[in-house]
Amino acid sequence: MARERLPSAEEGDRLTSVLSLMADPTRARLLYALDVVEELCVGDLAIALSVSEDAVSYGLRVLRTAGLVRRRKEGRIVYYRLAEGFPEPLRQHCLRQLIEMSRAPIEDDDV
Amino acid sequence: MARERLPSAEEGDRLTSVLSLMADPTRARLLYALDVVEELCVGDLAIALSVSEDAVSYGLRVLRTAGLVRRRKEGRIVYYRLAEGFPEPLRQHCLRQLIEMSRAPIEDDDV
DNA sequence: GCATCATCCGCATAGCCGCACGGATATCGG
DNA sequence: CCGATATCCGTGCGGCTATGCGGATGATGC
Repeated sequence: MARERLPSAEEGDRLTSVLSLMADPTRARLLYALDVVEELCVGDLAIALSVSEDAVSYGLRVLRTAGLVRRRKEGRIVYYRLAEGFPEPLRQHCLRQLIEMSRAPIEDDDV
Repeated sequence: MARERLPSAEEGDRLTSVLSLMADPTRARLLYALDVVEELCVGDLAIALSVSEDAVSYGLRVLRTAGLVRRRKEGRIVYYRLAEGFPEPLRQHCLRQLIEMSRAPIEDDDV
């Protein structure tokens, strides 16, 4: 049955390409922030995440190239938000579930 | 409210560390195979995924170090399976949902 | 005991990636 | 028109990592 078919190398790459976008602290936090607040500009994101504006800009550039975020210019300020086509599974299951998980980690992982 | 709190850098790292384990084609396919078949040895995994045994061995070593898979020796053959403490969200939401997603990608992603 | 096999390990290498830096562009206030 | 501001872009570098290779280890069959 198809449900037991193993993913091909190509499917593995496709999965990986989207997951590796979240497998970076800056990008993951950027996406989560945009999931929560809906629309934010670069400067505010930099302050909110305590990251340099360059790092934020670079992270957003990568996400934009991948089509995961959209930008809207208003004067000299650029507002970012999640793209309309942002994959729902990624949003619900990775952004929210996994962020939740990373807050209550395995117990013997304490300080 | 806590639900709107943005993840700290540390939480971002924790999330990233587990996600980056899946953000590699070999490891993702290894995990999915073990999710489906339950227990497999290195050689069979190499054949099933069309990867060198060394690559499989390395991938499993990384996953084992992270505590995501367990091994059981029987003679000279080593069988691997997902660890008991394998995070359920990761299993359900990433392994299955995302593999499913990578099979039916966004339609304008043609050719 | 010896040849064989499955697997692991250490090491070296090559490729990728996130980020800082310097400069460019566009917009705003006056 | 001018300086300040917000952001983008190209480039370069340091660090990480997946992988291949040679050798070691332990089990098996005879």
